[in-house]
Amino acid sequence: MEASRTSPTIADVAALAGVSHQTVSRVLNNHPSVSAKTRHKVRETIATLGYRRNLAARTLATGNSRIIGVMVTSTHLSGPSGSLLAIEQTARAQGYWVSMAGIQGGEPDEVLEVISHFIDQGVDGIIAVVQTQTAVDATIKASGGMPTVLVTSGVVPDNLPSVDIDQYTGAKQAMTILKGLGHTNIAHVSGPCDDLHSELRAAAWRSSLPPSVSNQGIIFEGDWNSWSGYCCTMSLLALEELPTAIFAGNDHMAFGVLRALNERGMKVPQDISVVGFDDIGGADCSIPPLTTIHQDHHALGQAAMELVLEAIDGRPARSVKIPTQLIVRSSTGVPSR
Amino acid sequence: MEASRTSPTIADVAALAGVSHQTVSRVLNNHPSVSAKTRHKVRETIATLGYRRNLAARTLATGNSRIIGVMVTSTHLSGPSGSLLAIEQTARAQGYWVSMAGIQGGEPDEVLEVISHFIDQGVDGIIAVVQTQTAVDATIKASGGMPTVLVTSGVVPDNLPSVDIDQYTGAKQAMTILKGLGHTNIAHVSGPCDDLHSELRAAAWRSSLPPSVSNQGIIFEGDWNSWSGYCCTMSLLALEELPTAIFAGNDHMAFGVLRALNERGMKVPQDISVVGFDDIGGADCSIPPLTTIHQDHHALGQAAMELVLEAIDGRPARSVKIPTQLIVRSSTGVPSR
DNA sequence: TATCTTAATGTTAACGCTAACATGTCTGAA
DNA sequence: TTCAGACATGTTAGCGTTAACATTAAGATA
Repeated sequence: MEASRTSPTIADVAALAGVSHQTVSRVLNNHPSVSAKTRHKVRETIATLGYRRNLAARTLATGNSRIIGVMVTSTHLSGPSGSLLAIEQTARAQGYWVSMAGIQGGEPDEVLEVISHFIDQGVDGIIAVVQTQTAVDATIKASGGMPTVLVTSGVVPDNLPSVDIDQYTGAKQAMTILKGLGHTNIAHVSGPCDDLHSELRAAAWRSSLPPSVSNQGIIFEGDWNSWSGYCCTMSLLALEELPTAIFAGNDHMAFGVLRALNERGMKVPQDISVVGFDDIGGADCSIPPLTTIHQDHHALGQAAMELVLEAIDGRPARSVKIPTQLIVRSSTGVPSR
Repeated sequence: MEASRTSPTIADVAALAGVSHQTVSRVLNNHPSVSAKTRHKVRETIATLGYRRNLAARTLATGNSRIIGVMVTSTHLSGPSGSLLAIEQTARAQGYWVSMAGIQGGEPDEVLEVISHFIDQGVDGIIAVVQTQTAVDATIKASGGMPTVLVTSGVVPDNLPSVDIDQYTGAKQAMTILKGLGHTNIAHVSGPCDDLHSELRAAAWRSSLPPSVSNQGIIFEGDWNSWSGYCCTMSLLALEELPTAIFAGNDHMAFGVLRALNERGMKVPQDISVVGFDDIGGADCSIPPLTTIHQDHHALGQAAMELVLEAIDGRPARSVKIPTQLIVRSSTGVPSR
């Protein structure tokens, strides 16, 4: 009873089933011209032998791997990591597998290393979730002719597919509800200034201010974390003329805003309204529950996969924007001043 | 100026450098017996040709891929996704790459599909981040002889390496601070009952109750989300005798607890103390800031990688527990009743 | 000088699969 | 009866790499 230590190959199956290895290959690939009888016998032999196809050999022979490389910058943030998970889920539902790499800053050499690896590995396509223009440019440079989708709000040449959640319109939604309630003096606690999402949200904020204040709108720069939202708000509350509403660049910072206001005895929304962005878990249970902008990561993942597959097929590049959804909770109300 | 469409191979490099392909391979693999001069010339040729090694071919020839397969269940939760990202970061720092797959429930057939794929792909090892015993068992069954590390608090045979953050001791820390403040009537808002972490946190809670109440400790089962924490608390507040403290199974649910208490006019920590678990972003800015148990995902990732590498080396299996850290904020205080 | 090392290189044969091109073997129409 | 065409199968030759086994040349040892 000699048991071979290496797993069975297509040849072992062929020998035992009494057919050629190519016939086994045909069964494996559902090639039509195999008789039902042979097909059945081969399938049976595969089962008894516990044969498993060697993907490296297949990739070498065919030149394609059914693997998508996904690069994500700033994985510690809820947005990028949500996108990654949504992309992976969609990919697998379509029979693709994901090779992933998360990098922190998105420096060109990090990007180059990751993208190069994906190419070496023989991925069929690449999806890059990137937050800075530097990372966008580095990705484009490194990816060469490989089908690549950029999940970004940065500047991407027309011949490359890209997709992102519509940050600008989302922020506009936030501003629209505040203005609809009667707010004119709306401060902004933004994310880091080199972050593309932060930039767009801030731009939407600025462009929504009434012309009278649009040049001196109050803005403080945070770092996406709660604590920075807290600190910015504390600084803001030291100003002479207080805003009647604060638009925070994301929900985490909005939490910091809420805490600071609470500590200073300001009631939300009676004294100041607060709006966030992201609709993260817990935003429905802040005190008070946070009005915010919901991002549909699932739709993003689907679109990104759709675009890579199109690129792999050689179809022309498209650019897609996923709409956001305004979630009104109780942190917004009419201004009292 | 004829440009070949396919990328250059080791043979192209060899031809241009005037050496054999094996010499090129030696240079690629830093084999010692290549003269400095030849090595240099080959390196130069590689650069001018833009040669990139084909990993599929290498994997086929060597039988190893320097890829680790990482399977994660319940990716929507902060814990598992944090672990995934930490593992990936550590893996890449050690020259490994990650093939990932997130599954929702951890049903045996999903697990089997993922693990089988990893094996087909030729990964060097597998790390499975799993939350239920069902998923643990399915992983063990599917992984066969492949070096596999289970990131779980479930029951794992001694001959398999496993690692997790120490849930039980962490929950004990939460209970210890509450008891130290004088609380005896401590309610628990738990996670889903089939979740291993939830189970351990609840067990630690129960075993920490004073003997007088240990049989009738108040427990409500949530689903890890804020809203469930809110609902459980609302039910809890309808009871005749209210607890003086609530230990929430995670921070998200703790947010719901805080909101419910706030809505009912209960002051935290004056009327009721609240403790969470996870130390997610924003826990420092809830109202009031949340006392919670911090999990060191980075250490977890490092340990998991260490264990797979040991398993790949054929060294004996170990089991590792990563300690948690108590973070005291202002949601806990002495009981007033 | 003859022989034995060793370093540097080359040659051949896998690794396990699929593509492309045979080779039969049936059918059915001329 | 013969031959075209379809179908089912087999054979051969890669895919790009590394492993294992030569080979060569130069220096060391006897």
